[in-house]
Amino acid sequence: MTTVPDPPAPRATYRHGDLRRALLAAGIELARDGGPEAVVLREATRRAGVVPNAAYRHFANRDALLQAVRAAALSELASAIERELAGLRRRRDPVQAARDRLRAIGTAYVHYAQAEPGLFRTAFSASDRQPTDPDPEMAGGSGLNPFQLLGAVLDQMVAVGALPPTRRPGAEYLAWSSVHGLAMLLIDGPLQTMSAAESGPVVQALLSMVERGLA
Amino acid sequence: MTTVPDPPAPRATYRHGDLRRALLAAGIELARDGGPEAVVLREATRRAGVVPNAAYRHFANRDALLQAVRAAALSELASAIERELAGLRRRRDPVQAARDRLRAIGTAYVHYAQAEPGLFRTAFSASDRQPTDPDPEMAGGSGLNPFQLLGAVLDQMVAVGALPPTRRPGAEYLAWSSVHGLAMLLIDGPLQTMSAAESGPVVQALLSMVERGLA
DNA sequence: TGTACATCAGTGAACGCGCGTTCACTGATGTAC
DNA sequence: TGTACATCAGTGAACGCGCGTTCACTGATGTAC
Repeated sequence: MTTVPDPPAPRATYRHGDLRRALLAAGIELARDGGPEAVVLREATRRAGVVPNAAYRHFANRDALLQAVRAAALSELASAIERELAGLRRRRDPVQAARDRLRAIGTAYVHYAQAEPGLFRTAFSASDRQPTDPDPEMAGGSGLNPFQLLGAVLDQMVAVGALPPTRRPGAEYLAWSSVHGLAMLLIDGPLQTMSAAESGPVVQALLSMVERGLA
Repeated sequence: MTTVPDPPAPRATYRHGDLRRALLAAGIELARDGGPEAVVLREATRRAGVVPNAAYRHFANRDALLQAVRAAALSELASAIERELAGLRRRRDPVQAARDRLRAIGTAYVHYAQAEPGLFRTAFSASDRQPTDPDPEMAGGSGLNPFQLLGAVLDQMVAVGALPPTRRPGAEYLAWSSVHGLAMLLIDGPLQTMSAAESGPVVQALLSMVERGLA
């Protein structure tokens, strides 16, 4: 019983009008459902109600579309992190506040992976364009991408004394590794069957480990 | 300039004699060079010097071959870990010895990922069969798979007092997440360009973080 | 305000490719008598 | 020791599929005069 999506409403005009956007949106849906390999030019054009080669007016080739989808996924992740940071309640203690922020990043990261495994996998699929490149396409509302958000919080931790300056260099890779690895185990690995609720304590335990281990 | 592999030496006999083995070996080479997606039935039969459908005498379908390759990759990783453990020098202090063993697992894990990224990715590609299943096909010489080796060492750490018993439950997931995440960043992610030599200090820093964070 | 024309987004048709898988077969092996 | 025969590993041919990409085109738009 496979779901056959509705054919797109037939266009009234010869020109589509917003094909690039429509192709990107279709590409994002494909990635959402099936990860990077599912981002297929022909299917994207089908969903946009357009002939296959029409895509070439807007993307150089399949890979260009995939890169655009990747950037959109990273941007979405950045926004999710920013939302989590914005929702943090105020703290007197600046050290505690900085730690909260680090935890918020980790929590949002794992939650995004669980909520959108296909997009998450697409965001971090192998590519020349690294998710650490300061590319505005990959950024959230703040203009920072996920990696830059992490770096900024680690800098704040140093500033308030929550992280010894000697431990700062490379710290983003240590923190990121841990959280990224857990996300992978949860979405593709042996922790696959855990719901977001069940995995909560594991995520928090991991973040505690990172917190203790970095300091 | 693509490399065209030599055609296999023509067979003298009608029967291949060892086709299952040959297909598995070809599958492993394909995974080594291109990861899980590169494990293609037709190419495996080509390399074995046999007609495509001959594979169906030995594997139910493409996925069955892929699972066999996965198991072989996990087994190879287990063996690499066992070798690293066996090479450890003796220690007076049992706590230090246990910590050494944990580090050895992490080091071997990351080194394997860097030395054999295609096989590593295949070993941990999404699948129903989990790499934590106690399947002898995935085990090294000791009969334990990589995950079981990690669990055993964590048990030893508890036994000698290097890890509080209260921190033991789920500890494999925390340690594994960190190391697995770093491996991913190194082979597909932004740390791609680091050589094994350059990444050494990062790996050790991560393992120190885990050590401090778990204790 | 009206018309010619350049622009270029989308069409139609086709290409070559490689894949997994199924079918009816053939040839070598080894076992039963 | 010799022969009939069952077994089953590998063959040959074909299927349908979906993909990315190229080509020459057509039709709507908007701009210059």
